[in-house]
Order: sequence, then structure tokens, then C-alpha cells
Amino acid sequence: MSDKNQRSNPLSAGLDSGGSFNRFETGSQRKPTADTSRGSLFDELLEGEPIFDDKDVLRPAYTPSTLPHREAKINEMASILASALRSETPSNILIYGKTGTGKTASSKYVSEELERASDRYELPCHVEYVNCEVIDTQYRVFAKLANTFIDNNLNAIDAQIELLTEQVRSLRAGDGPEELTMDNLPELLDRIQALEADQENFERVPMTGWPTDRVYEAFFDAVDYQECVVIIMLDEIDKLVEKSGDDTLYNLSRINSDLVRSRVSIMGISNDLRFTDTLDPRVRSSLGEEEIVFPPYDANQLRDILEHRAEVAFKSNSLTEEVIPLCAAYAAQEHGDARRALDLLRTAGELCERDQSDRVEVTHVKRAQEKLELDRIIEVVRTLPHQSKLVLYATILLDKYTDSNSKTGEVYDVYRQLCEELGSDCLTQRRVTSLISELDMLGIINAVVVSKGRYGRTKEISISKHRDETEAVLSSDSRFAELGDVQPYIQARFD
DNA sequence: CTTCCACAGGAAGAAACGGCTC
DNA sequence: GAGCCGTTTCTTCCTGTGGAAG
Repeated sequence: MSDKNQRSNPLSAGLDSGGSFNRFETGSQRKPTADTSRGSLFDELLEGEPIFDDKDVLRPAYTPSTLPHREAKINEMASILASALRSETPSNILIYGKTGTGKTASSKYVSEELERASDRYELPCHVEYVNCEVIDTQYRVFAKLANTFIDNNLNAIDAQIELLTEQVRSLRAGDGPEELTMDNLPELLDRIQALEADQENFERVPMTGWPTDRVYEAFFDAVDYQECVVIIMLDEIDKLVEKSGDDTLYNLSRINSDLVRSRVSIMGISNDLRFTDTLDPRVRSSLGEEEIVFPPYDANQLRDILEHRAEVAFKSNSLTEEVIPLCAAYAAQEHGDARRALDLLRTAGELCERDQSDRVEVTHVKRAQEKLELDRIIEVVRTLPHQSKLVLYATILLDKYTDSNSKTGEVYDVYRQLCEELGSDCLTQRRVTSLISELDMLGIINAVVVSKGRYGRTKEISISKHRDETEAVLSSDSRFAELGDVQPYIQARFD
């Protein structure tokens, strides 16, 4: 499963079997042989022993070969899906758990194992992964699935045609296998013709433009073309329902009654335990045939996970004793998020490397915690739409030049000034209210609804920690360049 | 207890847009 | 090129509401 350690590396020609650099002098210190008195940009950075053996092990994309503290859940999933290998339709499964509790990793692990087993049993079994945070409408879910199966079918048809063409060729040349005679020729040609007709019939679904029922039909035809058991894994299924209702799930859960050759089963993964409340009762009962809950990891379990990975990721003796417990403790505070714990450990290691220290220490972890939070905010702010940036900038100006927390009305006033100054379109207060809520959800600002009694109900808005860094990101946007002299004006207004 | 402020936030639908079909 | 279809963004209209003031 994991070929990380043997993956082909374009640079591997320069490594001897021991992994040391024979391009330079053999030895653990990577020093260039040429003139060292001058020193290049990178020499200094590469000085000292590297502490990582394989950093990728700490990245979220890595699927480990063992998932500590999830064996029971994995067995539970496997026992449900096993019926796929008997050509039966497995029950639909709903998997709950907060982020970083191993839902997706476990599900992917089980589905990879299932697909592997299905090769051995010669029972075609496909698991299709759909991330509903990205693909969040009925149209797009069916379009993605349809296109995947269409591609699969076209590849299978291509291979089949190639095989048949080869048989025809050898038959005509007279060197074909014994069991084929010239009498088979018309049959072979007929089959090739039929396959070519099928090939014509499959048409990829465009990004938009088709009516949804046509996309559904395309998906249906593609799935039912070859006999197989299909498991559709809908990650973040709650996002799909929130965004576009339960039509997708309704259609998927009914599809088996019309399929002739194939069987479809759904595996939903959700962060939200209560998302089925809003579903149509028919969908709820069919979707939740089996439910599995992934509890958050506690600090001890996180420590186990980190130790497992650190063993592979770091060279021995690269971590001081307190590092892993601290990473685990930080992540346990954030509802037992293993992804967060791994990010912390990796970043702490990177900071340590940059410091050219030999061992990761507690201070590196603390700095990593700060850095991760700041990086996230900067990335979110940088990619914000223009109008949201204006609202955020208005909030920052108010925060800078007034003492108390600002209110929705005040933010809207300043926002209008900014729009006027920049000549941008000015949205309604209703819309700005939603933008403020979105910024709150992203954790860039804190907005709390408070009642001022006689003086109405409003949101009290404050900037979360990194105000100056946030402002710097906004100022770097070229569209904000001409705003320089507006600040004193706004300052005067609210002094 | 009633009034009333200053909004919050839901519902519905208009507008704009990309991409399709015929 | 007109007419659909799905999606996103935004507006309009509306009802709801916590609690200080009266």
C-alpha cells in the first residue's frame, strides 16, 4: 500500500544504496567539494544534520498502513462492505465524527482493501470518492460520477476492441490460436462494431448546461454498462444536503430498483451528527441502515498516533521528550483533531530545521502553533472576494481608531465610505450582515449578537488576534492602493 | 408590563453568467 | 442566435427578538 519508501526518484541516480550522496564526497555531511570559501545561498541552510527522514508521512494526504485506535471501526466497516464480495448490495453506511478523527482515512483504507480483494475474487467492485465540500450540487455530483464511469467504460471498450482487432489480424494472417477459425471472423467483426457503437453512445457530461435528469441518465447508463458493485463515498455529505437539499441522496438511494447489472451502495461521511434531521424520512431510513460514530481522539491516543508517525518521519533522537505530548495536548484541545496534531509536529520540525537546531523542542511547538494559526488567517484573507475584503477593512479601521467593539451599523457606514472612495459597487446592509457572519465563521473576526435594550439589537464585532498582519495582507491588494489618505477621514469621523 | 430600538436572519426571487441545445 | 439550465450573488420584503427605558 505504501510505496513512499521505494518511490522512484529522478535524483536517485545520485544516491548509492546506503542513501548517502555520492555525487559529493561520501559521508553524512553534505558539503560541496568545490570552492567553499565563497559559500552559496543554500550552503548555510543545508549545514547541520537534517532531522527528517520522510516528512511526507506527516502530511494530511498520506494514508498510513495502520490506523491506531481505529481497528474496531475498520472491522465494523469491512464486515458491512464484505457482502459486496458476494455480489450482494452492501447496506448504506453513515459515518459520523469531527474533523481529524480518522473517518476519511479509515474509509479510504477500507475501500482500497475492498478494491484489492475484489481483484482477487474477480468481482468488479468500485469505490468512488466524492468530496461534497467541493462538489456540492446534485448536478455536479452526478456529472462527476457519470464522467468517471464513462471514462472507465471507454477504457474497457478500448482494451476490448484492441484485443478483438488483434484476434482478427492473427486470424487473417493464419497464425491465430487453434480455437479460432475463419468461421469466427464475422462474429468478431460484429462484436467490434457493437463496441464501437457503444463507444459513440458515451458522451462526457459538460460542467453545466444539461438538465439534471439527463445527467442522471448519463450516470445511470454508465454505471449499468458493466456488471459491478459500486460504493459511492460522499465525504462531507452534510455540506451537500445543506447546499442543495436531499434530492441527490433520494435519487441515489432509489437507483438500485432500476439497475439491471450493477448495484450501488452509499457511504456518507459527515462532521455533523444531526444532519439527518432535515432529510426526507424515506432517505433517512435508507441512508442510515448502518451508522458508525468516530469519537474524537483523546490526548493519549493522539500521542500514540504521533509516536507511530514520528518514528518514520524523524531521524532517531530528533525530538525532545516533551514535544509529542505537547502536540497531542494542543490538538486534544481542538476536539481531538489528529490532522492538526500532525501539522503541528511537522511545522515544529520545519522551524527547528530552519533554526539549525539538532532537536525539536517545546519552543518550536509553541511557535508552530502560532504560525499555523497566522498562516491560515493570511491565506483566508488573501483569497477573500473584493466585497468581503472591504467589509473586513472597514472593521479593522474601526477597531484601530475606536475604543469599543464596533456594531453592524458602524461597519456598514465605514464600508459605504470605502466603496465611495474606491468607486466600487455598494451592497445592501442585509448582504453586508451575511458577509460579516461569513467572516465570523472563518474565524477572522468575532461577531456576537448582543441586545442593547432600548438601543436595539446588533452584532458586536471585534478582530481576532492578528489584526496588523490581516491589515498588511489587505493593503497589499492593488485595489486598496489608492485608499492611503482615507484613514484620517474615518478616524476623524469616529473620534 | 409595554414599548420600541436596531438590527438578525429567513424566504423568495431577480440578475448575471457560463455553457449547453437546436 | 434564441432559448434553456444550473449556479452564484445580491436585493427586497419580511418577521422575530433581548432587554433598557418609560
